[in-house]
Amino acid sequence: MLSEAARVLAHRLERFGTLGADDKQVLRALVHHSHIHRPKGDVFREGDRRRDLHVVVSGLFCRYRLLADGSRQILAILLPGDLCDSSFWAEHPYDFSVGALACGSTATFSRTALQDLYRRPALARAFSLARHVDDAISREWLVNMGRRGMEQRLVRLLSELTWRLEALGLVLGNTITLAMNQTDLADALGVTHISVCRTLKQLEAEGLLVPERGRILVQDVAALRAAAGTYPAYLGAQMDVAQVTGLTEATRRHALAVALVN
Amino acid sequence: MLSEAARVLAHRLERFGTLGADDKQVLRALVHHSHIHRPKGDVFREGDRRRDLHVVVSGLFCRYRLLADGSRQILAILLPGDLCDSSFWAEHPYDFSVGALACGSTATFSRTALQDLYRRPALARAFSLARHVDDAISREWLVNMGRRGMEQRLVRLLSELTWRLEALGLVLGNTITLAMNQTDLADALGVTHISVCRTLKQLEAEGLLVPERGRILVQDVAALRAAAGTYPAYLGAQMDVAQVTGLTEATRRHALAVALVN
DNA sequence: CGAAGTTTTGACCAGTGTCAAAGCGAGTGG
DNA sequence: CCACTCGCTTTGACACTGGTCAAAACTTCG
Repeated sequence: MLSEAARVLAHRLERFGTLGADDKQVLRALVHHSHIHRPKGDVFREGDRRRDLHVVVSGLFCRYRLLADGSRQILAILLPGDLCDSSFWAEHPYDFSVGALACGSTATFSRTALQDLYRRPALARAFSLARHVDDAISREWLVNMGRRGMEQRLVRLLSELTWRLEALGLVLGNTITLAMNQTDLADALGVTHISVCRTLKQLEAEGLLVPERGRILVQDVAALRAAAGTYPAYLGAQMDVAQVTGLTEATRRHALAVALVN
Repeated sequence: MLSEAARVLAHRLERFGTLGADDKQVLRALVHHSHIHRPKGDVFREGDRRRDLHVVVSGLFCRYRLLADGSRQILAILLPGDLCDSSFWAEHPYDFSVGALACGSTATFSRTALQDLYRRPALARAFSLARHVDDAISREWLVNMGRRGMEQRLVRLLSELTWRLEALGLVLGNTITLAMNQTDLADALGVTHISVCRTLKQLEAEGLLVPERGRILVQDVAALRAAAGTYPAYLGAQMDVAQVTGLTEATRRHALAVALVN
């Protein structure tokens, strides 16, 4: 399990530059624990002290903030290999929470040990670039929420996820199942679940997807992406689809089973 | 001028940990050029190749994206000391533009040289923490756009700016002038300038501010902050108001004149 | 004085939010 | 195996925020 975590993280980082065998070895040595999370379970909460670094190993997680009135804003969707928090050096308590959207597992790495890793150029660079992609996605979300109507917002979010999942090797052919319910989508898009429902129906009528209980079926990924318009260049390096290998077949199947079909 | 740039950057970074005299010396050695920008002038544009690293020295800038339909979404407001782009290692073209909202100046630092700086722990840590604050602000914006109504959005944005300006020593007493016009505010908040106008009038009626041509007068900063509700803990380390010194008096007056009154 | 950019107003409209209730599926305990 | 419960989805009526369009009022600057 622990080596699995190191492998997922290493695979993710290798998107951004080759790591030496020693780099990977170091990562492997830093894994502490592994945790299983059920939907709605939290990895950590806003206000918690920053301790170890959490990495998503399998499943679907999100960064989110809860407001005084009880509403929730999802700040980012996290897929296997993503860091729950990319601020290595921050000492302050978290200003957001991370929770599971679907069943999944995370692993912890020693934060202080990882800070030392900054002496290793390849790792420092890889972590920094991973963070860069994170930032770019966040910028895209900001644009989405600020300037696009419901349909485009939804389509673009889903399209983004298909690209990111494909980069992980989790898209088989032209079809995909996303294990998100309408409430989660709503909280990610800054709208109500009612609105998501209406728009989903509309997209279903357009033949772009099929909403099901707790998930979205996309039978024609290419069509969905086309509806989103532009190619998501903001995913930058991540989209080096050539590099898609890297997860073992077992890992892939596990991820598919746990994260998506769930 | 160039040493001015290094000083502003160093001052900003020192918020996040002490820099050695040698660290500062290194920064000073890396400044390339200085540029003056008029309102609406761009520092760089989406699609441009990433070359040197730009730092805001004085004035008010913003990161933004232009959409196909001509609308603009402002992604971040940049104040003196802020990096136009915090992705040191990214090689890809920019996925956003940076432009001036008010007259101001920027300086460029050698990107490759700065990358080498990562060997210096104090600098690496400081840059990383500066980025962390950047990210936290961006999260706050996401929450704002997703979950808050017009009045709160506007109040919180303005309140955030007062805090950030105070950390730079640019708030004299309890009064402040923000050199942003209604269109810029609208593009930052993801609404129309009409809506901003209406809300501004409302806030004026509540005695929180006075809209003027091209700027917002806040006579009672404390009241505005109170209206925003919570203390902006998300600004984290930046809000160490004790450390507010650091800019020379001349620099401060310059910044006040150029950035704010403009 | 004229031109350009910004702010202001008003009328009207559309998209979302709100509220309430019903429908459906999956899982649970009897 | 069935009845029940819980959580998620769907629908409809209605309210309301904020968007759209058009035009006028200012300011500033040349």
